[in-house]
Amino acid sequence: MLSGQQHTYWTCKFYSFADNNQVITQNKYTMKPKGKATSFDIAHFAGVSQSTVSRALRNSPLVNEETRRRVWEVAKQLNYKVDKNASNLRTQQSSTLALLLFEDPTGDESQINPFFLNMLGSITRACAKQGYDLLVSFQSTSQDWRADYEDSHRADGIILLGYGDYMDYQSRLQQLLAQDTKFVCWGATVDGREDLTVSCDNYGGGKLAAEHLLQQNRSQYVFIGDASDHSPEFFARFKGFRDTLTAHGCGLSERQIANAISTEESGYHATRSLLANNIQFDALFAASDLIAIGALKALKEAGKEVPGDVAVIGFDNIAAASFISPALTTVQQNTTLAGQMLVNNLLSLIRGEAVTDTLLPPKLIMRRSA
Amino acid sequence: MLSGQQHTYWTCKFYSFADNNQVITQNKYTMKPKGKATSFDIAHFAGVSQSTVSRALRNSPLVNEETRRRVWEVAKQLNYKVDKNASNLRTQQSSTLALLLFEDPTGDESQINPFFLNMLGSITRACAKQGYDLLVSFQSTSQDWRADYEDSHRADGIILLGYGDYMDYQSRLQQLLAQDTKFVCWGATVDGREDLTVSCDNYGGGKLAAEHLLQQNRSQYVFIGDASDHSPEFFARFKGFRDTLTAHGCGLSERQIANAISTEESGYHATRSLLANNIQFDALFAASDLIAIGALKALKEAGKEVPGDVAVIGFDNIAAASFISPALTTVQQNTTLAGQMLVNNLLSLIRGEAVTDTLLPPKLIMRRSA
DNA sequence: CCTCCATCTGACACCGGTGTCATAATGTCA
DNA sequence: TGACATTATGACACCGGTGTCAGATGGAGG
Repeated sequence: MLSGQQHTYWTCKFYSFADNNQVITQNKYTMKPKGKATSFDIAHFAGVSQSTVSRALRNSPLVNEETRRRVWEVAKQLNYKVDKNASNLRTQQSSTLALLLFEDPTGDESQINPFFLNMLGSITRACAKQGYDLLVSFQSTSQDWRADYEDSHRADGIILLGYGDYMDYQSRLQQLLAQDTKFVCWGATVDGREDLTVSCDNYGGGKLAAEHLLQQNRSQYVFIGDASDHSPEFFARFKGFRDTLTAHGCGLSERQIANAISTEESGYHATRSLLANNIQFDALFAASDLIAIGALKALKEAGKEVPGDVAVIGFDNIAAASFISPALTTVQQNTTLAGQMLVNNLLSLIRGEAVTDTLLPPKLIMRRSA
Repeated sequence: MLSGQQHTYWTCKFYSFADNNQVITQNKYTMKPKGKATSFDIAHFAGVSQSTVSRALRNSPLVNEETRRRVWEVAKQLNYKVDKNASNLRTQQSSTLALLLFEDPTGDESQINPFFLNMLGSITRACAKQGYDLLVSFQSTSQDWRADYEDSHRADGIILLGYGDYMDYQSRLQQLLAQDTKFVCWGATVDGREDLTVSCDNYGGGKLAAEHLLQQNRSQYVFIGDASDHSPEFFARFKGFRDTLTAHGCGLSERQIANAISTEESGYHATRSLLANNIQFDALFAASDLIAIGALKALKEAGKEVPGDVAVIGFDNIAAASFISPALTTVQQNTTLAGQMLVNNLLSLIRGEAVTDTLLPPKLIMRRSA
């Protein structure tokens, strides 16, 4: 014989009222540990309506100071937390961002490129600083993307991270753009692509590497990475490197370029094949540190001294770069700043503000290898 | 003069109806890119009720095969995605887990312990495999925890990861337990704590390290890490190490123990102070790889050969362990399995099944340093 | 032809908040 | 004292799904 229709606060979970308005179960009152308190419960205990509770808890100027205090007090006692699902549903936004991390299709499930893990760390921090939560999801480039985080209202925007295969990437990005999904990409700005990107100045980074090697009067250069435009970031590093060499009269022929994806193993094999083909070189620029580390291994096996016989420069400045022997000279990307810019730009985009692509300055970290 | 009260499917966003049931804005129909389709929209286009749409999309056996196909067809055309907020609100569960990562209070904001980043990777994968999303949040141990993910219905359960300061940890965990929050801890099982844990057999790992060093007829041992019970994991590694040595007649006096937190720097300083105090040792066991790497640096600076003068064993098998010179012998924790167990156990707990603490077997990875 | 049951569908309450609107209470000023 | 502005509050629709219940339909069986 319970009634709970006329006054909404009677739907309070803990108390029930008879039709004559008398509390009939107060004596049995127990706060079930699992029964989370709702704003109706607070409304009842504070003796106000649920609307007022909602306003009070969000510090609306409309509620009386004394009322607000009482509501907060009760809320604290009941350990009340706003139900985010209800709140998000009503306000149509989630104060959550989603991070999609695209892995190199190495097949090896266990290891993730440490550079991206670093980025993940700084993105997480940047999100927290802005009061946003972060949904993280790893994606295989080949598989279907789970990019529906915004469609399903789980996230307000998406951050894309990874050396995506360009061809595959392209069509997906178009689709996201068509759906008006808010997203930011880490990587390279690509002409003709209208997505918003934050990236390291990869061209400038390649230039830094070239200049450093030129200063050491090296004469025969090789590049290991992807010199096609499949991977725009690697391509930009390559161009910066090659253009600078060319400007100083040192060309880079087809034979002095070896393809590799961003893994140690791939770098190792690429270097071995250069050596096997009898390519002469005393300076090596790898498109990433993992590649460079693989290259160091191949060089050591071949009896080449680093930096004596060959100078090696990597890219990223991952932790391992400082541990390996010889310590790796590399082009650092500022991951902390990158994470902040990705998050800030995405939030601006979501707010509808004008945002432009961001280029972050690279920095040469000099160690033993070059 | 729109009406949308009597029949719920009139609240469809794209069509509006006059009181006489005539479509009045059909000619103006445009699917706004931002206006995400709802189940009402599908209902309209498929010529069924919204209830049926909901059922059809979840493949309820109640709907006719032909109807189901039509609904799916329309849903696909409209690029419909279930609104997770609405769905979660109604079903009172979120198919999301939250990961709280506690950082060592190093003050240095930029680097995160690579071991935990690896764990993060495997946890993310394990979540995806189970159809759950993952919210990631980094926490400073000192700060207030943001453990309200479950209270606010953002997550169904929480995974706690990190070498938490035990004292601080304890009271928070009690609170979580009191609130009946579903959570799993990575770390060590601690007597008297009622939380569910998944951990590496740290004691057994310490034992592996000791046995390996004993086999090499080393005679003077040191341990670097935390030998107090502030950090239960390190303590268990220490106990396994010490007990095994003791069982073989090799003690470990107070002076042969140096405290360090899990950073390279801390390991470096701890090792230096051992050397400065003139402690003689030819075998060193570090509670983590980062500590071991710091120790290697200190040893090298002091002119000690590794493994000639001193054998060094670490714990974790982070990526850097194989890059550093000499390559680090270490006790590996199976992060892939750990991630899976954390997720699986948490899901079992959420489902109300009986779950017990899980111990994962460690494995000695033999490299150059010992 | 009526009963019974299986199959399918629509109406509706509900989840727990947010925002709008109406209104009661109080104060201000002519 | 009456007109009006100000302040504080409650009622209620609404967000977009899910689950229950009632009812429509059609075929089988007596």
